Amino acid sequence: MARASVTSDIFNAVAEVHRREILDVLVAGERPVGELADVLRLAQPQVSKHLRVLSDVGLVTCRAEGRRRLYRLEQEPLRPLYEWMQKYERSLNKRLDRLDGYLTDLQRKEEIQ
Amino acid sequence: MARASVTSDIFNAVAEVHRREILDVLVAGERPVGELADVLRLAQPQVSKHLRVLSDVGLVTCRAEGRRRLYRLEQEPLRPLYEWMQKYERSLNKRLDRLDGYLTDLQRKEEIQ
DNA sequence: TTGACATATACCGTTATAGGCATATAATGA
DNA sequence: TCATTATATGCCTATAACGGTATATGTCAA
Repeated sequence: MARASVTSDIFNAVAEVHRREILDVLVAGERPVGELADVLRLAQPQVSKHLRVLSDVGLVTCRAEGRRRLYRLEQEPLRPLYEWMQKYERSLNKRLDRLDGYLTDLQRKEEIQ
Repeated sequence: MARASVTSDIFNAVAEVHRREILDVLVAGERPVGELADVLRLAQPQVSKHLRVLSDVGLVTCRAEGRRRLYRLEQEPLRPLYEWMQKYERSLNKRLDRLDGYLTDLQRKEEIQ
């Protein structure tokens, strides 16, 4: 067998560099296939295929506009990945660190009083 | 060509279910190979191979203890994945957004005084 | 209707795995 | 030293999936 889980889950969908690059472009707003191909210097069929994978996991949706198809990022499917990471992010997350520091300060002040 | 990027980057290392499961166990503390195999119901060679992949990207380290090898989680290599996700997480964690705004307000008030 | 443009799909060859199984390596204890 | 335990590695097979190229589908404009 190849890999147990296939591109049809978010983790694998996002594991591919070009697909991440596509998402990175789409984060700025919707784009037609051709423009993605230009920007990322990929052949159009390759882009279409990657978009298919991303679409299968719900990470992108598209609407037709004339002969073009505008693809749009959908963040929600990233949630499982995000939540999985939460277990590990403690030392990585500056926001939480900031909160942590704030709470520590509060405690210290209370102890002094 | 197969995939552009190989297991030797964090995104791919983490794309495999069993490897994520291994990390999920190790987050509680270091474990010997055999125990991982038991808990995850995997054959020992398979576990060793997954550990190799995880080790190659720095996600685990190990120390020998007698004939056993205790594997330990290293979170730092997750940073690229974490940072990549930051671009997309806004809508995923509204609570943190709210908290962030609150803390910013607090700081501003303190600066004013 | 025809031709140009935009995108999706199909087919092909190549390659990187993942799992299964056997075996090598290494440490311990009798 | 030898048997046992713990782990790593090597070999094999099957398969997923990437890129490349050709082609199908679909839309618009003249």
